Amino acid sequence: MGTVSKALSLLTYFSRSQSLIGLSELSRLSGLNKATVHRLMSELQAQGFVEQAGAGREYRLGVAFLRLAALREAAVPMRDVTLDVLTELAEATGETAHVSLLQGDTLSTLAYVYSHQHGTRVTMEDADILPLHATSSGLCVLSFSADAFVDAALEAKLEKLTEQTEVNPTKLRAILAEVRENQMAESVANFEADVHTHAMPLFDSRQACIGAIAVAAPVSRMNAAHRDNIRAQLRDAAPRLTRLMGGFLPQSFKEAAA
Amino acid sequence: MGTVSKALSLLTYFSRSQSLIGLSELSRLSGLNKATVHRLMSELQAQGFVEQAGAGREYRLGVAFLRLAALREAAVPMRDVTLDVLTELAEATGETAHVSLLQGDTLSTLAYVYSHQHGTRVTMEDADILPLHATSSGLCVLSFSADAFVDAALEAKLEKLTEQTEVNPTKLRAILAEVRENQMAESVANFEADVHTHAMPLFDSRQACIGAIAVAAPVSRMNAAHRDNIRAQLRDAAPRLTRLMGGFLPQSFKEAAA
DNA sequence: AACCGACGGTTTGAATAATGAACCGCAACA
DNA sequence: TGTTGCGGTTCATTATTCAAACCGTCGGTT
Repeated sequence: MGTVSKALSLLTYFSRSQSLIGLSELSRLSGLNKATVHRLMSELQAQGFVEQAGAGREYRLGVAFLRLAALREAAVPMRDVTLDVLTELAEATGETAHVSLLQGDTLSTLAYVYSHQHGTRVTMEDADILPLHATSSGLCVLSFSADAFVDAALEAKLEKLTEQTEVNPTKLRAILAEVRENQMAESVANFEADVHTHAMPLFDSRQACIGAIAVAAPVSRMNAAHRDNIRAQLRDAAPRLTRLMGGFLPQSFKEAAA
Repeated sequence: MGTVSKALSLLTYFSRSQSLIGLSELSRLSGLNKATVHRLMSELQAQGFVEQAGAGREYRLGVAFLRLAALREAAVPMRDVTLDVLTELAEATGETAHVSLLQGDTLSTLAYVYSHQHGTRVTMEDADILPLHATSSGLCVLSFSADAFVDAALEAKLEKLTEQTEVNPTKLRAILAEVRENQMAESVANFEADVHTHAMPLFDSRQACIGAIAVAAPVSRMNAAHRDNIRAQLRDAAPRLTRLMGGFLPQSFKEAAA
């Protein structure tokens, strides 16, 4: 791994629940030497990617990202377009709709929209990271990813997040084949108990899978009619969003859909 | 300059007007070897900071920034708070209000809000870069920055953006002293003809100047009463925003304000 | 078709920069 | 007064990065 990758991977340890990280802890988390981490962080700091705050001079993400995210969004208005589609989807299904994108080897939430038709709903957080093996979005992405990527993902220690979570690689591979055939992933209480989600993949301009669009409903509200509606809405929304983001459906996907 | 800084500085060449940059051009812009740029970009790409698009496999900013900006905003809700203050300021003055932050050695627009009281207004773009010597925000920041930083800024070739732009370092230093005394910078047609702006500095928790808040009005609309109002509103808004962002006014600033 | 220039990308020995163990000063704690 | 853990620094060793030349490819031109 190159120096730049090391530096950038340090940024991945920051999360919503851990927004302040000290030098020693960062060293421990990354397995890099403290001196190395210090030098890397100094460089990140000089560029505004990170700043020091708090009594212990701990690090946190810097303001540079606000500017760069604005530029990215100006160049490729993904979030805007996504929010439009999600709003329609949430309205049409009466459930929480969300889109997650693959960034390196982790899947993170780009945007979500709640429906206001029911008092109960599945709630989410922006920029949250979703496990690939335990969410319908993750299974979707794996289903349409290169073998090497799938192998790496299933080799890792798979966390059992609920009693229902499937952590057996062989069984997961069988599920992936199913998802590929149906072009849709379904997940019941794999990530959180009482949540039933459907997801479909999203593709970029080179027909590579870049993420997924999903609808998450409370298990208690699910029935055959509701499920049919969610599936139909998703089958409409997913290819539409792919196209709006400038992507193209892979041949295999188009054919199966026909 | 370390490798990480080089890699990150490559990102600074992307702008609203130039969102796609090829390998050779990036090499030319940065002065780095093509092979170097290629390797650095490959690493940035692997982390999702950059992606390739277009027929020529050119580079553009990646999706990683959306996630990191969301995390930054969750940790330090600067933009939210700023937009609130700017909305009030724009309403109270009837003019365009904006906030710019220092990122490394460049000043870039964080947010702006238009007033709807007049048909004409000063328009802006998010994430735009402002010259330090030719804007009231820039002069503000320089006035409250360390000498070394000011020296470096004034040493550089100062672009003459309008006929009024002051590019003489000696005269600029005199202006900085004035700004420091008034705690406010005023700029008439220095950046763009027909624009009259007032700006005041913003500070972080270590009392270092991190940017400025400004009100920009068409020259044609300026008069004594309007100016007095803008100044009064700005004197209220600037310290308020500093406090809301978790910053503290430096002693010298507080005293002079009293 | 042959040529041209510019593109993204790759190779090379030579030079530069990254590395990590030990260390420093400091503050909290016992 | 000793211990622990913190952020940060030093410096000889070593691995990474650099620059220049080189590929194959693509569009346009002659």
